[in-house]
Amino acid sequence: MAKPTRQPLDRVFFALSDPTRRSIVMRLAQGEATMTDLSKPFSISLPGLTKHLQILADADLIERRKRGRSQHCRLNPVAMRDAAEWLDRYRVFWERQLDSLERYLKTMPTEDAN
Amino acid sequence: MAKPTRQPLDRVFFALSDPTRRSIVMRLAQGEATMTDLSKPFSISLPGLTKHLQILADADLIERRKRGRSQHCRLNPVAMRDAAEWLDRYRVFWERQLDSLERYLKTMPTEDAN
DNA sequence: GCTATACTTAACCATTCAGTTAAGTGTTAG
DNA sequence: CTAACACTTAACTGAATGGTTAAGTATAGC
Repeated sequence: MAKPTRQPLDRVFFALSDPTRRSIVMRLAQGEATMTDLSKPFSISLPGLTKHLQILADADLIERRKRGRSQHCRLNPVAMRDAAEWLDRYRVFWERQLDSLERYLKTMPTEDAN
Repeated sequence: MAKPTRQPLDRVFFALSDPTRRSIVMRLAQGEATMTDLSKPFSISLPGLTKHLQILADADLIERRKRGRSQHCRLNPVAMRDAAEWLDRYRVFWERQLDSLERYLKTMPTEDAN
């Protein structure tokens, strides 16, 4: 099921590129949940939810365990850390850019900025 | 051209979910580049490159300026900062998880970990 | 055993993606 | 003016996405 042709960062960033899946991540940050727990706030069918969870699991963002007839999902944020580390390499760029913006704003004291 | 139905974070994470586009970002971190500059290391046609740049531009990850007949691209990492900030909200989770792993490893001094 | 519950799998659909080739546009060089 | 250059746009392709409904599987409760 996992696509070995796609590298881990591809899968993590892709998994996080959908608002429903980010909401699922946010929900799981509150604690473990079953699929029926998850299906309630998101107006989506169970098969649709299954697909989202599959994509999150392929990205190693969540872990799933069957307990009885329920599937329990919990967050595994290690993959997110890798994505954050990739982004952090550019932190210096956006900090520099915001510094420039700040300096620029100081040169134009009280003009309306738009 | 921009898809207003998709929110900014969707576009940023999606743009970064492709290895070619991440390579373009990495290349642009070295400094501005034209499309022919970019097309060389990536074995892709110009129209293919144009599409990738369009996706990066839609995500506000790059800025493009035509100078003569060349298109100059440069990094605009502010959108990346937003993505990093989203991920940072889960930093506590992966740090906690790594702490547990560390504690766990300390309880099993020199066993082979698999 | 039977039924309800909690998913899963299969099949399908419309849209988007990533790539291509071919033709078009605008700019620079000679 | 003409030709080369640096893209851009159009049109097409195969595959993947995000969603659905319908049918199947496995567990729990009675």
